Amino acid sequence: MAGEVTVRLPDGSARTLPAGSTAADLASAIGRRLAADALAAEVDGELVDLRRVLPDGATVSIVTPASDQGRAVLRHSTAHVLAQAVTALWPGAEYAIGPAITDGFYYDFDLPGGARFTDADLERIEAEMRRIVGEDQPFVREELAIHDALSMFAGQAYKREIIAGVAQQGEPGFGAEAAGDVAPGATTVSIYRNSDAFVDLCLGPHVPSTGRLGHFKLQRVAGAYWRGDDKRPQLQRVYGTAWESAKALEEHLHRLEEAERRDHRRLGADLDLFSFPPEIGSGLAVFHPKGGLMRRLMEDYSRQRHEAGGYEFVYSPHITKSDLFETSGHLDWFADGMFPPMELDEGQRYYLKPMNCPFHIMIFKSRQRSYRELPLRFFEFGTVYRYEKSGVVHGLTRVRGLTQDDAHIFCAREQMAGELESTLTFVLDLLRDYGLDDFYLELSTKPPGKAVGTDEEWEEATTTLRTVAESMDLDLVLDEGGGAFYGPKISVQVRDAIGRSWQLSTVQLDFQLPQRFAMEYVGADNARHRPIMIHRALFGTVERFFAILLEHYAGAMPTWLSPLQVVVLPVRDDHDAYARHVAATCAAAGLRAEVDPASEPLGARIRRHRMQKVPYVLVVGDDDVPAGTVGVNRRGTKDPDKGVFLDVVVAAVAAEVAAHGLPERGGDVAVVR
RNA sequence: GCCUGGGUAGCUCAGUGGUAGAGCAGCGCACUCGUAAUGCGCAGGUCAGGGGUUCAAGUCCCCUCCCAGGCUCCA
Repeated sequence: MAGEVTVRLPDGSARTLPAGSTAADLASAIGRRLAADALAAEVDGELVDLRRVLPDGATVSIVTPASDQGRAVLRHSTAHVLAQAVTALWPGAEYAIGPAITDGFYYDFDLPGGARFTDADLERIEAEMRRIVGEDQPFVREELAIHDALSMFAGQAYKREIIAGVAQQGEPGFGAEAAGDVAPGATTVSIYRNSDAFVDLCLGPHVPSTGRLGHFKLQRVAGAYWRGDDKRPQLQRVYGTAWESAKALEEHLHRLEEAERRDHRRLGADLDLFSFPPEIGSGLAVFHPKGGLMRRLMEDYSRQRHEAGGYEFVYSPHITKSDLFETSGHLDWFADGMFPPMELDEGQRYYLKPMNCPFHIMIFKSRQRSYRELPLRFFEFGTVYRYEKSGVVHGLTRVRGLTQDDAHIFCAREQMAGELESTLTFVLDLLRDYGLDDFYLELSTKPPGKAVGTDEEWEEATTTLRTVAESMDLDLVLDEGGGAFYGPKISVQVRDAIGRSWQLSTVQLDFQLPQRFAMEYVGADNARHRPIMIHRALFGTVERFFAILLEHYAGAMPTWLSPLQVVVLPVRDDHDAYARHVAATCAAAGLRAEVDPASEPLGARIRRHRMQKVPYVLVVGDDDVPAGTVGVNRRGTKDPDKGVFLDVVVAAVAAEVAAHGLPERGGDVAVVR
């Protein structure tokens, strides 16, 4: 009907407004609070400004701050304010792009005269931003013809490049779908103006005015290459975070602190677990006795499970002649990630191995194989070396020397789906035993231009993996083009105690290496067949898994993985003999226990062992010696449990260890700072 | 590799041109104590390494090494 438009709301209801009404009008019509809260709107799946006129029949929802979309809008608007502040403080600064990202935003700049931001500049910029927010400047959208836009951004090379890209092909993310009213091969672009001082090329949407912003904080500066390309100019990137309320901002900053407190590098030093002596080299860790013990416990349990799961244990050397990696294709595809070769007398080149697979293939090929043997599952904690670029090494999670809990399954094609399924089940079960239980799966497909093998092979492998992944009853996300050069993979992503996700296990399907190495087995038909190969690592790498567990538990490892499980504290010297008896009783039950004698006050000793996150601290004094009891301080509890019979405590702890129990996962967080 | 910020005692850090400091940890002695730091003392540093400026350098300049964050979120 002329003169009116009818729109549909998220709850299914419809509302009729005068023609020409905007999203803001709709919000007002729904309610005063919504009108005050509204930041933007979603019209037929497209995010738009509140000032957008609503078309008849549209499905509309109002975007408010405390939503993912709302936060994205206000972060992006805050990025604009950042750019406005920087251009005010550095006249002539060029600004490139400034998107919203997870938890925040950034903007990339090219400052006049090659100037660089310093940390101190962040404060000045932030002050200027707060001034702009205080002026409550409206964000005003305009459409410009391409040639007008090019002249408007005459001094802005990066903006001009973006506009030129739009003009050429209607860049993805621009043009038709995003601007809504612009056809593909667009001839116009949109800009946003706030005050006369600042205008930016932008799709929008934006908050109505800068006064709607304010709960933000600039965090750091960093270099970032234009378009992520290290052959192009490096820009100065400013990162910040922005939220819908002071409370949300504060909570986010607190989460960052919490993550820092859990940083495995810090815990590794505090708990004396491992270190990275610069004398050894970047990305090369040493494990100290306590860390070594934890690592051995992790590995031993894994070995036990693998043995029960039908894996056979193999060993292979750390270096090999180049031939092996020429055949495998690694030297063609992975040479950048490998340490340079060692040249021997006869001109023979030896490489440190970056992967274990070719060695396991050699074991397969050491004699003729029969179909009766398949599937063959070879397992090894294989230490490999990868030349990570100096800027990317990070604690134990990105290192240059690493140990994979690596196995290769060789099977007949018809066994493939079944093996994949049992492997995935095995993976998830094992990870749960370490206390991780929040998973999702990711399917990585053929990397364009960086893969070997035919499309048909990739198609078959990918379909098989997808089918198996879908049967797992977990969320599955697609990682287009993320596969290895020899095959697609499923990776298991795990969310830790503070909600971060980590890529752990990978299961890769491989038709290529069996072919390159001319692997075969004799089938029941007495003919030769090519086996399928499945690569899989559950921890990913032992070092990285160690770091993830450490952060997941904030250093308070479950008792079965704690290097020291029980410390016994005699109140006075004359309780020593009984304390030793208590420790010996624990040891006899298979627990790792120590006595810390009374050369220091009790309070000091309690404090030290609590900070070292020992699961059980037992105190014995005058009351305990005659009664055969102990005072039990369980990690994560505030008050001791006094006068508990020794055999009761020992039995309980031993049972907890046997069950891999998790009494209070990370529960002492609030107590120890 | 590149950008920004760092490197001072085992650890955390103070010290911006004029005699290298603190707390914790370590060692010694005393204290013998019932639930998150007992007291006193001692030792510990070519201020990352090298070069330069200066009467004088931890401090200013240059080079190298190492560490952290970022360079993957694309108007």
